[in-house]
Amino acid sequence: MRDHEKPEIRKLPLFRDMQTENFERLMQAAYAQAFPAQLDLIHQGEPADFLHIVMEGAVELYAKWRSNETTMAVVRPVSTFILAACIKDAPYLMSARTVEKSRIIMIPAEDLRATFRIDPDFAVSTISELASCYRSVVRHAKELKLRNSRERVAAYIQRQSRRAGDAASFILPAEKKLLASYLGMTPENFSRAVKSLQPFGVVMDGPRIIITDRGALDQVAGTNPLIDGPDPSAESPRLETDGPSNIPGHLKVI
Amino acid sequence: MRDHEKPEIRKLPLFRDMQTENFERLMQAAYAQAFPAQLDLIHQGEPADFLHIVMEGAVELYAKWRSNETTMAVVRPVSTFILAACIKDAPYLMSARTVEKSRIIMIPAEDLRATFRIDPDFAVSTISELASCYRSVVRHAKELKLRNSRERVAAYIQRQSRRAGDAASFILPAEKKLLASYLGMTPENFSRAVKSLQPFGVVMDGPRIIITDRGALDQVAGTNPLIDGPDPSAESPRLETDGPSNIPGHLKVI
DNA sequence: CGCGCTGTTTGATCTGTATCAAGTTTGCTC
DNA sequence: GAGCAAACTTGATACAGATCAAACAGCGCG
Repeated sequence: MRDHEKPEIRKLPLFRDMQTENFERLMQAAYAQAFPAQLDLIHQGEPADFLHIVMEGAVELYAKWRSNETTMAVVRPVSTFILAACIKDAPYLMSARTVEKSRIIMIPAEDLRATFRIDPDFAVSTISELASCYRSVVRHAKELKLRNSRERVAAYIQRQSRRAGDAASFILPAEKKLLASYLGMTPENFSRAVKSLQPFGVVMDGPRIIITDRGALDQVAGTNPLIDGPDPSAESPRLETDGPSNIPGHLKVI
Repeated sequence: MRDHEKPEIRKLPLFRDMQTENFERLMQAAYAQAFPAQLDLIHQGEPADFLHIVMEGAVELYAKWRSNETTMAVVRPVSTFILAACIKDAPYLMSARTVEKSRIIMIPAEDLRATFRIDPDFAVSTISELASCYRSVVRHAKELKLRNSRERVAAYIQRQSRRAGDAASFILPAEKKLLASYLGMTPENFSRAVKSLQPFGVVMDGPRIIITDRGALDQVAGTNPLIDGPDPSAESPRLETDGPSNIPGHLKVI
């Protein structure tokens, strides 16, 4: 593990409050690895042996069933993923692959479970982390069930803009077909949905989104903090995934 | 609170392992209340002041957005709900109403948060509980994104049958329109979907489902424990909701 | 017991989204 | 910088599922 990495991990809400001694022991047991793009890291159904942390690059979490595949999240540095499977000592519910060249740190699930049993502060952090993750997925499920595809795209653009500090313009953080899959639609429909938002103040120029009329966008998106988050108490916006925890200022999930 | 209720709560995985002293203190702070059917208990967006436990009856968790409403879960005795919101001291993401006459016990969220800070065993139970809840919602989201409506119904019937001990016949645990909403479809389509499963060994007779050809049903449902659960480690099947934890043998969520 | 409400089923139609099929652009490799 | 593959866009068509409408069943209540 590189010198700068340990303090970066230590800053994550999940690891911030634990005993230094325990943190050091976890880091001792961990190991880092670099992966090329498009490499499978995890197959759903396998036993969860490691908590993963993305240090560089990006990782897609996806689920497969029969011939279908859907993106559940894209995790960016510095974030953990698949925390819940590690805790339950259960099979992964999702698969993971690198989107780009990535550096991943892996902490043995065994050590993780041992640690929150002896470190009450770490236990509390884990509780908080899991509760946040839970709420993120609930938001995702609500969105899928309550909004149509155009509304989902509008809300997504709004969230991204807010995350960029209410910027009127931002770059989409992943390939459009990935975003489309995450939002539960085909790439074709994603494209059409964005286009259909043009009368409502949204322009797309390649990978860039420009918001020319926030009021109109808000109208379509029907913004609701209960769906779109983030939780007021969270210090960084948090989205869908199995254990994202980010350093404020770092872009996180999709 | 009635005499028999405290031990029933104590048997829940969430409360089973904590210090007796702390459990007693929580119960002291709690209070019970009876509600008629169709009464709103919780509105999404309100601050989460209490962890709820259904002792009798049934509670629907649902989400609203604009004019749409969707059922997220039906919670049956003995189960907790909206744990995550309590932990984060954040607004409820879902609303709740009684489906039938119900008895509910409410534990102040404040006491809950204080307790897992001083009781490491309770903290561990809470972690386990939240991780299970998280995985349940992920399964729900996967199901919505990967399966079409007929497949969702087939998988649902399969789950219910398994929960009834692989029974060839069982009674649907809630109104069909409720199940339909939970499964992300209209009541009309739920009805049609079940009918379309007739060639695959599923017959519906009023509220009763009869499986005449399990092999054929398995074929359509494309059973996958990673979607359909339960986790092998869980002692009772667990489904979607914000904190269900059940006494084995009690029917739980939808 | 019959009335009326609510839930369920069935059929007809409509619509949002997927699929299929070209094009067009982008970006990477050599 | 040419050539190629992959991503993206656009249009045409197909289909799953929603909506609308109506008949029917079950159940609570007077």
